[in-house]
Formats: sequence, C-alpha cells, structure tokens
Amino acid sequence: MKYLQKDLSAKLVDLLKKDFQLKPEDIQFSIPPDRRFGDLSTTIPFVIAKRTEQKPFLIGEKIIKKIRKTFDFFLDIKLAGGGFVNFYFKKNFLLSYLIENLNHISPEKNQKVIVEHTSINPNKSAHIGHLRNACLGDTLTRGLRYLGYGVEVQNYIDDTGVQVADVVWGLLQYRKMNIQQIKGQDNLASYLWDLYSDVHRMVEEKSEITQQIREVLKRIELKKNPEFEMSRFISNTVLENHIRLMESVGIRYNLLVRESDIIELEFFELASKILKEKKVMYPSEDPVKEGCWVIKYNRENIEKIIIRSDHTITYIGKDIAYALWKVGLLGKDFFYQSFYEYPDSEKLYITGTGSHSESPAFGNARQIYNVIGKRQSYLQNIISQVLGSLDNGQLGKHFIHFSYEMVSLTSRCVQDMGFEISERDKAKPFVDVSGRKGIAVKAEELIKKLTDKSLEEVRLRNPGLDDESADQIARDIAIGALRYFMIKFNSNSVIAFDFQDALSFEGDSGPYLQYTLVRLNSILKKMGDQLVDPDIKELDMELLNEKESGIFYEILLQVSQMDLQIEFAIESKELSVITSYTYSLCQKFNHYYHLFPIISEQRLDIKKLRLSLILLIKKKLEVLFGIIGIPIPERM
RNA sequence: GCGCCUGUAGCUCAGAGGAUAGAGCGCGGGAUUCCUAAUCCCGGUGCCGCAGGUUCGAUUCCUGCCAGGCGCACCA
Repeated sequence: MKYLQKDLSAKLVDLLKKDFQLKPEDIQFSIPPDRRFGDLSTTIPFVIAKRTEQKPFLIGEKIIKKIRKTFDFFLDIKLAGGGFVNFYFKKNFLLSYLIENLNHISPEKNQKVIVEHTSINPNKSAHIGHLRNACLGDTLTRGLRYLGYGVEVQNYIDDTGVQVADVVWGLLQYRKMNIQQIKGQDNLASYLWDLYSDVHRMVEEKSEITQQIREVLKRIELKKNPEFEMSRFISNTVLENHIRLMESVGIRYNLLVRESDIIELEFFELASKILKEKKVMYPSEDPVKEGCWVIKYNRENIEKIIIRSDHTITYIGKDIAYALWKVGLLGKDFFYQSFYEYPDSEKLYITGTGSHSESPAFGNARQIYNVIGKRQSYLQNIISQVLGSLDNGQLGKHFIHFSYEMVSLTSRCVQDMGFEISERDKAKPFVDVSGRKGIAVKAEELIKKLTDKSLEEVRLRNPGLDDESADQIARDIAIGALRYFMIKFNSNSVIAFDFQDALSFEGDSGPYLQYTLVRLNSILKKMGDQLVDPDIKELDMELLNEKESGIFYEILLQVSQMDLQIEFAIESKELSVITSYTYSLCQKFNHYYHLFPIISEQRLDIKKLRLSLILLIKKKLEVLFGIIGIPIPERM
C-alpha cells in the first residue's frame, strides 16, 4: 500500500505538473474521518491555491476533470469540503492488492545502523527506568530491521566510574567482606542494590567516607588488589545479570563496549589529535579555565572543558572518543571476545584490550541512534555538534539522540512500597526514581509481579492446564504487558508508574492485543480442513451487506497503512505510534469478530471473504508484535 | 540567568495544519443455545492553560504570558 500511495503520488505529479507546477512534496495523503469523503484524500487544491492566489474549489474542479479518467482502480474521484480531492477505491481492488502483497518484505538497505541502548551501570540491579530504555531501544532496533536496515546493537558499560567504587568500598570497608565471600554471594546485583543506597546515606552523613571512596577508586585505576579484582568481578557479574534479565524479555545485544577499554586503549589520545588538528578543540583563554582545552558550544555560546588543567579528561571527552569510533573516524579499533551465547548460539561480544578472538566487524556506521534519557540532551547536543564540525554538519545529523523521559513513581506507589517520603514529595504528583536512595522498582520485581498475576489469571481461565504450559503462557503475557506498557507512552512524557496501571491486562494493554491474536489463531485452528487459501479472483466484497462491508473496508484501509505507520514511527522517533496503531487495529477487529461469525457461516463465498480478512490481520499483527516484542501465547 | 520539554474528559493518555477532538480506566446499564467475556455494545462530561498572530482553515505553526518538569560543574 505504501507503494501504491507512492506510485499514485508520482502519477499525479506527472499529470498535473504542466498545468499547476505540482511537486511531489505538495501531495499529502490522509484517510478521511468519514467514508463519505472517500478512502484517500489530498489537499492539492489548497496547496496550489496558496501559490497562485486562486480559489481552491475552482482549482479542484480543474484537477478532477484532468485526472478522473486516468486510474482504473478508482471508482470515483470527487471534490469536497471546499477543496479536498477525495479518492474512492474499487473495493475489490484494495482487498486483492493487500492479499497479493501479504508477504512483501522491505528491500535490504545497504546501510549499517548502530543502536546504543540499555547502558546500565554495572553495580546493582536494573530498575523500571532501565526497562523503558531497553524496550524503546529494542523496538527501535526491530523496527529498523523490519525496514531493511542492518542494525548493530551496542550496550555501553561504564565499569570505571565512582558508582562501582561506591559498592567496592561498601563491601570491603563497611560489610568487611573478602573476595571469596563476595563470589559466594547469592544474587549479587540485588544485594548491591541495598548496599548502594546504604553507602549513599552514609556518605551524606559522614564526609570522610567520600575521601575513602576516592582512595578506592584510585586503587582500582592503578589495578591494585583486592579493589581492582573485586571491581572487575562485580561489573562482570552484574553485567551478566542484566544481560540475562533483558534476554528474558526478548532483548539482545551484539556488542558490549566497556569504558575501561576505551581508556586502556587510549582512544581519547587519538580523538584529541583529531580535534586539535581540526581546531575544534583549543586551549582556553579564559583565566578561570587556565590550562584547560575546550570546545565552543554554539547553542549557548560557551566553552565546555574537555581536558582539565591537570590533564585529565572529562566525560565529554570520553564520549566524543567513543562517538568517533562509532562513525569510523577514530582510526583505531578494540579487540573483541565472546562474552555470552544465546540459546540459538548467536554470540554476544565484549570489547577487550589484548587477545583477539574471531568476531564480526563492529562500529563504523553511517547512522547512530543513542537511546538515552532526555536529561542527557545537553551532552548529546554537544557531541553531535562536535561531530558535525568535523565534516560540515553531515555527521552531526546522523548522530541521533533517541530521547525519552524518565519513569517516576506515583507518590501512592512509593508509599505502598513502604518508603517514607517528604511532605514536599507527597504534594507532587510523582517522585523521581533514585537508585541512590533505593527508591525504585526493581526490574525483576516488576517482572515477577506481572508473571504472578498473569499466572493467576491463566489458572482461573484454564483449569486443568498443565504447569509447564501455564507457566509459559504466564511469562508470555507478562512480557507482552511489560513491553506494551513501556512503548505506549509518548517518549517525552514522564511515565508516572503505578503497579495498578502496569498490572492492568484489560483495554489499552499488551494482553488485549495478545488476546485478539490468540482468538484469531484459535478460529484458524478450529477450521482445520476447511482452511484453504482464498482465491483472489473469487473474492467479491459486493457479497457483504452494507454494515459488514463498511466495517470490513475500514479494517482494510487501516491494514493498508501499516508500513507507513512503522516508517513514521521511526522517522519521528515516536514508537508509541506503533502501539496505538496496533491497538486500534485490534479494536476494529474485535468489533468485527463479535458481529460476524466465520466458522458457522453457511455461505461459502462469504466465509472465504471473511477468512481472507482474518489471514490478512493475522499476518499484520505478527509483524507488529514482532516489532514491539510481544510474544504470541498458545492460548489465554 | 541561559537552554530543552510539558499543559486536551474525574484519572492515565492518543490526536503527523484539514472535515463532527478521541481511547483506556473509573462509574451506571446491557450482551454468552454461537469461532475464548483478558471480549463486545449503550450512557455523560471538554474556555484543547491564557492572549495575540500567520492561514481558506489552528488542539496542531509563530510570538508573548501563566503553570509545571528537566538540564546547564576543571562530578561521572
């Protein structure tokens, strides 16, 4: 359908360019709110009227006269509402077009894309905010792959920062544990979750602890044991915990990039050379910043420090080096090792500094998406500007901040979880998630609650179902609910998290979508032998009565928009477009389902017609579920 | 102070300059001899934050104001 609209647009330009100087960008199709206004609508007369200062209606009349007879798949083309040109399809045309293109796949685009997402500090369990990031990143990845892009998924691991030092100090000096005890600790990530917030409370009370942690950090940097060994063990163990958690909800990565390797391989030395050569980075003349190397940040017309006066690098510097590697401009590469193997033996690699194992080529992409919270916009803008200044702006445009807002908790939710909150926080509609204060919902906790609740529902509805199947279905439903929930909000709206909303399996939710497809599949299963591929030539929508024909046709129109919607979602970086589209499609189908039976329909020709619709929707829903990451349960 | 974002139904949110502004939740009522009732149908509520501007047409774009959120260290 996407191609139909594109072809149509090209043909219209061809027909009208002589008389009206029509350009492709003048044509915008939309589906009118009411079928009386046709199936597709354009505003060409308004666009031309603006340019030529003529009446839109008169221009419309001329256009209609010109194009009316040209297309054999339109029943009619009419002018309405003072200047809308409305197209009416021959109904059977649309149906057969959609069925013929059922298995169409987007042609492979010869362009590599990197998506960086998740990037959780490896010092404690993941929380719901991280889930939002990973779900957005993964759906972005799946969407890009659907559109034909080759996508490399990277997960950046900050294994060097103070946050790891915080827990190392906590384990050694506060809990007095040795490395053996730490290695024996059950669910280390979760244990560190509590420890991390304890440490932060203590830091606020006693300032000398900050100094001690700084010492620990220094020892880690100098590779002194036991601190160094411990920090390595912690970041690896917690990292693996995160990888498995994400895998359990269907999220995979291709490469883990460790910050310690960026430092060890001195990526910044090279980056620095490039920046100096291009005069993007220069010594500041500001007396306050004496001895510092800076870049000019245009948006605010200020100097940002990249190299401090003590010659150490700021985090902007490290990020610029990593960004340059991503776009293939650094001129140096990591070494790679296998870190983990997924059940189908797909490998996950991690960067390293010394030994080389066989691996695919990483990095060096033309288009980069960084899925990072909106709070990082400032930094992302700076990096994008720096990249842009290296090649006249092009690179900056392809270095894309895929931004989203935070997940916060409703104050009711925070209180239900047993935290005490200040009067100030109580007055606010929601409370910020804070790993430091421990005020957050752990990802594993949310997933467990979702799974428990869906298991309860499955048991209720399917008495006698064996344990294994029930567990599997419960997990599928939990994942569906979670992933839908994380995508359905606009990315720049703050999610005010509440268990009550997140655990809802009715209405605008993942399980609603799953239920739709499960029932649809169940019809097909029950049809058994009667199931035949509908012959396009036999299908005739004239067989349907007016009511059914109307609803049937509404669904066809909606189905026809799928690829355009997916493209729009990716282009506008607004993935909720995909969830709302899917939801609306399911709503329409459920409505139809209730009114018109398939299996018990006596007339074979009508039955085949309905079957063709079912097969169409099944196919589309499978694609959409695949992109959102919603599993398809056997039954519900 | 500078920069970014948000304001739509009681609540949570969709609305890509277009025709009568929509969903879910909640509340009230109804539907199961029939493909799964996690479903479907019926019911009410809107100064689309306010004021200007651009436009044939503004919830949507621009400007100003009001209200709220976030970011702006020689921290990471």
